Amino acid sequence: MPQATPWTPPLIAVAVDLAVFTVLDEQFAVLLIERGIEPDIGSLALPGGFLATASEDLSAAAARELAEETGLDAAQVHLEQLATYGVPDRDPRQRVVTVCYLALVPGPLSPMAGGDARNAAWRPVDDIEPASLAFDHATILAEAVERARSKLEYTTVATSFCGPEFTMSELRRVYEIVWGRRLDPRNFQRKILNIPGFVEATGKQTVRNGGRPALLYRAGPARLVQPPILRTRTDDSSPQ
Amino acid sequence: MPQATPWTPPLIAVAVDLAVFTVLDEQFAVLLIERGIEPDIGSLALPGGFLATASEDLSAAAARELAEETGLDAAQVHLEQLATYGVPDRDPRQRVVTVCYLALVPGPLSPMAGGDARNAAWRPVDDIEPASLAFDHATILAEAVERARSKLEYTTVATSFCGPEFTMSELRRVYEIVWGRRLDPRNFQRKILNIPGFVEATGKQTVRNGGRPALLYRAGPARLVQPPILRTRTDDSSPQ
DNA sequence: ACAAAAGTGTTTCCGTTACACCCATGA
DNA sequence: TCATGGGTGTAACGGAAACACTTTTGT
Repeated sequence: MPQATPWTPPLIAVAVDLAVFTVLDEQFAVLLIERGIEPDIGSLALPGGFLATASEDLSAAAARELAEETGLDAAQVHLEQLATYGVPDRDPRQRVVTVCYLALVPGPLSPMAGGDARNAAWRPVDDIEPASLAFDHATILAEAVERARSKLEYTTVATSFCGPEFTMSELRRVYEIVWGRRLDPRNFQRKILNIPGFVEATGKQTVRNGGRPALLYRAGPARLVQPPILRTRTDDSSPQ
Repeated sequence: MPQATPWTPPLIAVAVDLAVFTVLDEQFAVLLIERGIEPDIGSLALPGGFLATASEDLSAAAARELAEETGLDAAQVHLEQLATYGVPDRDPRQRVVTVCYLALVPGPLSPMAGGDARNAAWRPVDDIEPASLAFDHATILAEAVERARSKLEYTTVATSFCGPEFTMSELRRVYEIVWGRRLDPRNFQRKILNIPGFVEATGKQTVRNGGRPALLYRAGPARLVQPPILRTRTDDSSPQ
């Protein structure tokens, strides 16, 4: 809180960074840009930027950056604040405090539809060398990945990775790919359907080659899952 | 990320606010100050302040504020970042972005030992009128309370509310008071002791009036609890 | 001896897992 | 009719809840 003296608080550049995740091509991927300017030129980095004006809201800045990078409206995706990073020398040029946001976007819909889609690309999170990331973005990314994984346990955000309509298999693949664990299709289906409001039946079903058609669902109104869907750590085997 | 143009990012005042909780007098309480200056003079507010210098780290600022208010060293308490609040008009004087921290401090140890202990006081969280709080602190407090309650489920932070040595009853009272639910003493004890590293026996026991002496424990090295200790919602009854 | 608080053992219950089985479509 | 993927039913397992019972102190 301020003081009655002529002392004034230090003024600092505030940035917003994004950890945008998707499930693309059977992999859990994050959107990274290749830096074209110093410092850390050539390194990979999370997309982001400074507040556009002194009166821009933090969440508005995050939504703006998301739209610039992916072309997606914030209403279509899950966007939540992750954490704030402000170690004094994290940017060598000046003191920067960055508020990081976590975004989960649907898979095939958003390769790079945005306008300002410069050198951004999806990278599988398991293939990223921590040392190849600029600033403290390796730390941020690690925390974002863990946040996303744990959010699948106790919320319904997994539907954010799917399109507006999806099958149980598609939803289950999201869990399997993000967690890197195989799940029993039959138990998974029962568990999801027993959680009120997780999904709603559309009445429609898929038309596909081979196999019985699957019922199509859309995301329901529920946001929290209780009890959580635990990644029990006992059931292993490769996810693919 | 910055641009190569002469454009410079807006500079903003960055503050750190604290939600300091304790279990005092059989109640879950938070440290609030009564504002002595405008705006919102006379309202209650979370303790906090601007960064002292342009190079002060965020967590260092939080630890400094905590020491000023309670006299406690950050090493003795649980201190973690909660969230950042930056709605443009949350402070009518100027644009302020506040990084909020959650602190959990032991009960009888810290009434107001700090030096700069002006008009700060512990208030039971259930007795606080949201409208009596300044700025957006009602929102912040609500999120901090929920964070503290859920942290008890999947971490060992409850020991932060106890002194260096404590009995099972004392630890259980922490859960009961924070959650507002009664817990079975016998099942609770077994559950805690079955979690490796949650507590360690000291070998000592209490000397008290009436009743069998209780074994004394200290906090163990474990930080995460898996599976979580769920507040099942089915077991009700008043906490006192 | 009795009250009070601490700690142990045991039964019951319920959600999860594992898995056998049936269904619907295309080739 | 067979392969493929979708969906249902059920027995077995395991952790948690409920609770009877024993232990150790003070008065």
